[in-house]
Amino acid sequence: MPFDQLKLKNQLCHRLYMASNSIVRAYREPLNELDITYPQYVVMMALWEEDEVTIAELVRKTAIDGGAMTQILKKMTDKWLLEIIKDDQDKRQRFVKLTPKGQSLKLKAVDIPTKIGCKFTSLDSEQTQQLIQLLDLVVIDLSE
Amino acid sequence: MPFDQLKLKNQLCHRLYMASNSIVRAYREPLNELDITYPQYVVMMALWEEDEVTIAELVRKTAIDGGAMTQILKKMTDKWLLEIIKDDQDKRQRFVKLTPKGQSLKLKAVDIPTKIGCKFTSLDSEQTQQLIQLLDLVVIDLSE
DNA sequence: TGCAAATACTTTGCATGCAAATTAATATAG
DNA sequence: CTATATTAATTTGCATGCAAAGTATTTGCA
Repeated sequence: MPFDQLKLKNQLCHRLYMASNSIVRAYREPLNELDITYPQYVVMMALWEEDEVTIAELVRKTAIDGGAMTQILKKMTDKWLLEIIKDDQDKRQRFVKLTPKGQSLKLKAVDIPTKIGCKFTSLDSEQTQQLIQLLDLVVIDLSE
Repeated sequence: MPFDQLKLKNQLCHRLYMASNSIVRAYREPLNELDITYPQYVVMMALWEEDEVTIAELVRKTAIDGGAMTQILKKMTDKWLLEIIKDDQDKRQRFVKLTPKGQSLKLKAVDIPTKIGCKFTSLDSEQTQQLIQLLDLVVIDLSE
């Protein structure tokens, strides 16, 4: 009997779909306490790592769609987490800068990776690293 | 130096986010030729495996949100891919049944897994199986 | 038997993800 | 120098993903 490639159980894409939805769902509750969504959290992490970057750089680092990024940054600006600064040199681009509120939110966020990590009872840290490496291969192969 | 858990590069969640978006994006072009979206493709695969199932069963198998499922099935009904059949025994539930058009669409879809598979140049089939197993662990751990 | 709890779906509101079109500004080739 | 290509962002339209509320039905238990 041939290996049925159209079976849902054999599909990497469906596993990724389920796993990605599962993990974003898992972040929802802790992120609700910070009053941000998952993509907004990704933006915050990028800015906590390096502040005052251009929107294009933020799009590159987070892999969030540019069109969505505009909307996300607008909502985050409304929440006073960051501000958009115009560049006099190149009037096309803008810089994103954390407000004090945005910077201090990191203190509340540091516990989140641990909270999520506690849910992984059957996946150890070595397997997690292996998983990350394999996912990197997926992204690389599909980006060409 | 402590391992910075808030760094984007160290986050499994962000890898899953990128990989999942990448792969759904990769399916977009071949699925455009079938005039269906990725979640609609997932529904089709479930029905090609087993037809005439309840909506609840379809939600369980595909892991698509119930609320979204209603909308998705409505769009697919409009495209004459399937029909919704009422149950006289239990008037709460409904069955989903492929139309001849929906059944025959499988012939056009069989090439898709191969097309996608060709994009994976650095990830071999053994690693793919390993990846699937690790993703299963993620889903299991997070579903409790 | 009667009524509260559970089920199966649907509806609504909000936040993306993504393609495509648009606008503004800068870079580059001729 | 100037027309054209490219780059940075925004806008728009469509399709989810998800929580929460709502509607029928059916179960199950006192």
